[in-house]
Amino acid sequence: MCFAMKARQFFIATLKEDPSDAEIVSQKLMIRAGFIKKVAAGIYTWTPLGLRSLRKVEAIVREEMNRAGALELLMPAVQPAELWQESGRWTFYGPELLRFQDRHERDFVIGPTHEEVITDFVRREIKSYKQLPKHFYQIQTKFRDEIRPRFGVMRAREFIMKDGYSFHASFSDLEREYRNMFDTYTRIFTRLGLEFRAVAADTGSIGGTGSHEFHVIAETGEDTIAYCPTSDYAANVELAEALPPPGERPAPTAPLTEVATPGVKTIAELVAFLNVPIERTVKAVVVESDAGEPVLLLLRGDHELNEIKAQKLPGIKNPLTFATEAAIRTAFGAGPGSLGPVGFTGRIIADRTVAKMADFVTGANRDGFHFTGVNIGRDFPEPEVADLRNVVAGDPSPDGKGTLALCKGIEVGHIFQLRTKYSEAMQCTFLDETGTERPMEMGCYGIGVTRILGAAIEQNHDARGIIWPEAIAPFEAVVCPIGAAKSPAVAEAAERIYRALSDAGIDVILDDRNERPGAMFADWELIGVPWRLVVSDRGLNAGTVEIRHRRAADNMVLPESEALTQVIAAIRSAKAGGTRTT
RNA sequence: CGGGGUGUAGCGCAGUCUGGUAGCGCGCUUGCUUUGGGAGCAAGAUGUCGGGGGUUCGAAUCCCUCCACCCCGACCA
Repeated sequence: MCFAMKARQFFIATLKEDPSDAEIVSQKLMIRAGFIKKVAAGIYTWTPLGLRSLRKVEAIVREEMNRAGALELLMPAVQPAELWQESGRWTFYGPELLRFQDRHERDFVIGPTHEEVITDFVRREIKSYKQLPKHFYQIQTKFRDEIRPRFGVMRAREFIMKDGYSFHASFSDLEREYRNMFDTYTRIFTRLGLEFRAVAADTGSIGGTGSHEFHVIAETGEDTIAYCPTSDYAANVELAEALPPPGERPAPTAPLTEVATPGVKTIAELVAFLNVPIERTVKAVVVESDAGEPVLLLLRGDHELNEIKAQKLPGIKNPLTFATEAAIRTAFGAGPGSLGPVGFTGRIIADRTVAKMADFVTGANRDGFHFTGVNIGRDFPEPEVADLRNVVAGDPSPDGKGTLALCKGIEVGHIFQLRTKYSEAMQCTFLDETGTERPMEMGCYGIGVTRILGAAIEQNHDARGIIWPEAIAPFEAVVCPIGAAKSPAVAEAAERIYRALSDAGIDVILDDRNERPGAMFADWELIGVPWRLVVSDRGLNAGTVEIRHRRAADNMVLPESEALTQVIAAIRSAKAGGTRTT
């Protein structure tokens, strides 16, 4: 079960310098430590070292999925176009879907996901409510032809994913499995030793209703999460609701006044030029309606438009499309930078915050001019009101239990209630107790297996290299003999300690390369092995061995048997608890 | 796809402006010394200078063209 290895037999390929094309720390460290080698943009070889960590992630995911009652299968990477044409995604998916033809000029894709294949499988195999529910999953290589792959394994084109699909006779049973998966994912990421958070998420282009993302908390994350430190509310900012400010709109006190603002194009310039607080400014964004007409969106100057919220509004073109400058000039008589609601006769949608503002500053629809003292109802008609903006830190939590904070996260898991989107499109139906044919309720559940390794490093590293959580470290312990070539006693003791750890079920590597201590330590700190045991003549003369956890600042000097006991106990407890040891 | 940039030894880079027989550091090989934080000395090996075409007596260097890769943006279960 455990894996013991000697460094000379193994493959260690560390680099002293950062690769020139690596950008984020996990990418640099994975390449420098020799976990991955780039083959093409977004395409990597996993070295024996990297594969060991990858397999550990897979094993934990597999164990927990099996424990949760899901059934592993393996679907093909190559899929016929017919299935994608049937679901409608052949035309919907775009160039991210890698398509090719075989020698008979038949169309195929390399699967970026497997809803079509699994739905086809289930509709052929399952006909009765008696065969439901079923949850199938696989751990498999996917390909998405990203426009711009970057950040190493974080946004690769080829990557490994656990994707699971559940099929149910009723929505309530889908909800039960969804909760089951929520708990399973929580167990998986806990066992992996990661600091993570489950957040409510947008369901995106895949549709469906309920959806949660699991994010590893890290500064370099590409997603922003809004959470409430005093309750369990957490949501992707794409989704997080901005509540209306309390109270009524103040009555107008200032007259509508046009002021010259030559050269002012942005809110920042406006604030500086007029010396008004940014909270009294309103910015105007023009988007297209379904019919292509301009629609004016109003946001407080310091707020950001949430495009997901905006494009969900009835009558607004989805995906959200910003009006061209030419269309804006025709409709407003001015260019972006001088736009406002006064005098505009088209549809106006104000953010909830704007709806509670009075005496504010906006563009005058005349180049180089703004209005001050603008008031809703008096200077332009009452607009539609909607939640249009991204929440900011300090906003009230939508659950009413405190205020929101923001952090960055890396999405490593996603669970969806698909409902009947695919089962209806592909006639995946069953006969219920009354003999009625009905589409199956579906859920889908993904985990980015390769991305987890990058995320783990983003969260756990220092200036010297990676600090793996015990559960996914390629080796849990390394034995470093100093001067073994010259000292039979050191060589013998190192071998004995190595055997003892191996016998105790520890994944251990013995560094028999006869490197100098500095080079040896630097390599294993870069690679991120949690425990190091140093055997030297100096220690042997005193009857001791040095042990040191990768996070620790200092060595512990202990008699050999005690050192072994401590390391073994610490590793077992770290893996059992899924938590860090120090 | 738009904008910017880079391709020279396994890795990181200089040389290109101003054309003249290709260099540095790390790594690698051999030998000796060294052995508690990426050793020292000595001797070596390794290049279609991204590809193709052109200009020239002569091209890593100038011109044309293609390709790959990287960054910003848009895109994105």
